[in-house]
Amino acid sequence: MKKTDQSGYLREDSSNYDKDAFEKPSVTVDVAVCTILDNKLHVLLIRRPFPPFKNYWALPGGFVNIEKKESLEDAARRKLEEKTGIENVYFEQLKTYGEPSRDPRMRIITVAYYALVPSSHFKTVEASSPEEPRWFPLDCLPEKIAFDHRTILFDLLIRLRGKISYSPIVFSLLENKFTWTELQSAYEIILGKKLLAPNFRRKLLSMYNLKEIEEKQKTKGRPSTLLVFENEKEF
Amino acid sequence: MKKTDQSGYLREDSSNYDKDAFEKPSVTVDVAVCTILDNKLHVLLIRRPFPPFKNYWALPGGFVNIEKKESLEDAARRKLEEKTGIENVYFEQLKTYGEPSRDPRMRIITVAYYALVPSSHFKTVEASSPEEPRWFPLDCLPEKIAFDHRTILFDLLIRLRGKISYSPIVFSLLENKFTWTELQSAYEIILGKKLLAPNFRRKLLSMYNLKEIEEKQKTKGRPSTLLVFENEKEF
DNA sequence: TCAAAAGTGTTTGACCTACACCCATGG
DNA sequence: CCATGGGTGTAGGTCAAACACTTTTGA
Repeated sequence: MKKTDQSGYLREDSSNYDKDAFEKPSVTVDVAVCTILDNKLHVLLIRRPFPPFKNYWALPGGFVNIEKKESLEDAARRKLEEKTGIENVYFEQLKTYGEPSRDPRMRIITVAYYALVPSSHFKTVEASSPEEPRWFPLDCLPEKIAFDHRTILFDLLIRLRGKISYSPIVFSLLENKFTWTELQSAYEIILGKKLLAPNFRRKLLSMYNLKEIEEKQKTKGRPSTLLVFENEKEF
Repeated sequence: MKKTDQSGYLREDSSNYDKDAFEKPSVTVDVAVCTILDNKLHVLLIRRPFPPFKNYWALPGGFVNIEKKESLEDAARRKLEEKTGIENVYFEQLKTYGEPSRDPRMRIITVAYYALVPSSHFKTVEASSPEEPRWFPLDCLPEKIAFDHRTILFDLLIRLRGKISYSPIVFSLLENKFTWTELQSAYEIILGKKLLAPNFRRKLLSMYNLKEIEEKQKTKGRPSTLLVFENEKEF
């Protein structure tokens, strides 16, 4: 441990900074990928093959590559791609978790991200790796969850519930073309309550540009018209 | 650089983890303290005495003390106290900034926090240190701002504007006792627009428990009744 | 008695809620 | 022709915007 001046600045009488004046933590990124399956919001977890928390379920994640000057979000996207093959999806920073005791090995600070994907994006995810990536319903997580990842998932749900009311994140969970029912169902799943169709439609039409396309989708009853999300409405 | 297995996990055939398997970034915390002065939202900046960004204005902050197992929020609170003497205030994590180029010296990831204080809390802040801590209006920041701190302050304003509508953060900016006018003014300052008093009062009464106390406050015209924020309303 | 700021009441209209109803298809 | 799910119209209530108004003080 080298000396620093009392204000906590790195010394710089010479123009060389002392990169090791302070002990450093490790920094990881963790990614909570969400999708809708069976009318539930699911999140992808992997089974940890090593201690600590061996055989516990955890968010996919890993160390940021400092040598390659990788940005935090790039690291998160890379980790997701490496572990699940999922790419090019909605991505946003959630929060940073840095309690000293969160990892028993050493001080690790993790920057949590979340991603939203339509459920068509990942046919090949399952069983492709020794870590057995698996989708779990957010309201029915396994008992054994590693680190503080349960807290992260809790915070995620809060974030999604808040954000859905003013931001077009739902469309990241849906295919390009979708029906009113699918759209409404996505809202209901995230908010955890039933909505009334007519009111729901009026509200969404007033918020976003939703274009009806000619194509129809067959169902048991009357076929539903397909919609496309064009862009956010100006105001 | 030691070897890791291909999945990016630390090797752990032995039960000793290799703490230096990955190069680590430095981790700092930065704090944006806000208060209301002269009917404007102000933020506290200090003048950097050393390069990089010598003489530029920056958020108070510094390295997290890893040896002492300091949590991120504790570090942020400590830094604020060290540099400004401000303690025991509303505190919340804002976002983490980790672009590889944000600090020219080396890779530094910073976890930004914000704090809200009533303007009575800091008589002694100014000029008490070589760093000349000074309050700047958020809408009129100095030209020379260090690092990506302008971005942080931008994100902060977005956060405050969003959060004020569903959370009682305003009360952290006010004294224990305050007038309707002060309360409304705080909203107007953060939202950047005028509000109508009758509607504003009805709205806040429906959201929070505001108790009128006997005491009055003198002004030029009719004296105003003082209020106390009791707690959030159940529902 | 007037200016200045605090505080109240009331109308209007937008928007949300709830529900009843109609439409298109498969069996 | 009936069951099923898609889709629409409308009456009623709630709440926020806007504005006019009253009250209380100091000068």
